Amino acid sequence: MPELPEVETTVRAISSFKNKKLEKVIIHNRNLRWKIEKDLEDLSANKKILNISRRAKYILMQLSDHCLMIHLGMSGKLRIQKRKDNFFKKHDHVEFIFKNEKIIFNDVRRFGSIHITKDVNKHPLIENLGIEPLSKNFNKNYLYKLCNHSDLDIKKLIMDQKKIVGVGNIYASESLFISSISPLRKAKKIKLEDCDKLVKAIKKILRYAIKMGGTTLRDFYSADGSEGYFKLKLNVYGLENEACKRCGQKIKKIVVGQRSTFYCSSCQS
DNA sequence: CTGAGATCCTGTCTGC
DNA sequence: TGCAGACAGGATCTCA
Repeated sequence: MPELPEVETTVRAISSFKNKKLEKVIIHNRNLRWKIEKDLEDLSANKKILNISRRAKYILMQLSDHCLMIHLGMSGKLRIQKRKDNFFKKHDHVEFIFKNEKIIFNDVRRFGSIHITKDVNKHPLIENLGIEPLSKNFNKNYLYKLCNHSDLDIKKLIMDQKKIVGVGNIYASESLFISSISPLRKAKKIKLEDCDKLVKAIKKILRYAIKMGGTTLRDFYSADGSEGYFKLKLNVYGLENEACKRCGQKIKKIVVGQRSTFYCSSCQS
């Protein structure tokens, strides 16, 4: 599921929990990507949610003196449910219980993770994260500097969370298509004008995907149960052998850094 | 420091 | 139908 737009969509879907009291956390399975800290239940019980936000692909729930960090991994999702509705789905691992409702963390593949920490900005998984692509500081000069001397393929570079956060496999393919850059181009061969196009493409596609409520490819749905409709607008992702919308040539599927990558070899170079 | 590759886990789809 | 193998939107860790 989740790249930046899907996480942002989830954050917005649970934003109504701001200022509500988290009564308790019930953990059914601690074995996520990392084992959930054993004091998480104690530290988060009966704490007011002061703020709900996003950093990179992390959902942050700020409590009075700690911060809950939730990463959805590849298959994680949050689901809002009435507290009295006592049903479970397969792979429901954690429940965040409020007065009338609860938020349930469900994750088939358990690549997601949940942490609690005092100073979220100093958490090892947070402190080395790269720039937010929707921030003003992410501009052509910034990207050009990142590309400078890098031996990485450009697609791997824009997916590197230590450089730029939030761009995953789908939006990497899509933004490279929009900016007519081959995913195989070496980052150090990217010109300033390409950076300009790519930055604009990344911002445009992330904003648009957020507006559409994320991408529903397999089974992404937001915490309120609504689906994302961005899938209707994909240009290359998952469209192997279909005609390029720009030039009509067949879209190719290749592997870059062990990830499926879709592009048009005719109009992306 | 950089970059390549293996790896965690479960479910679904494809091809024989 | 059964079953093996490939593949899935992430990101860390190990090693060269």
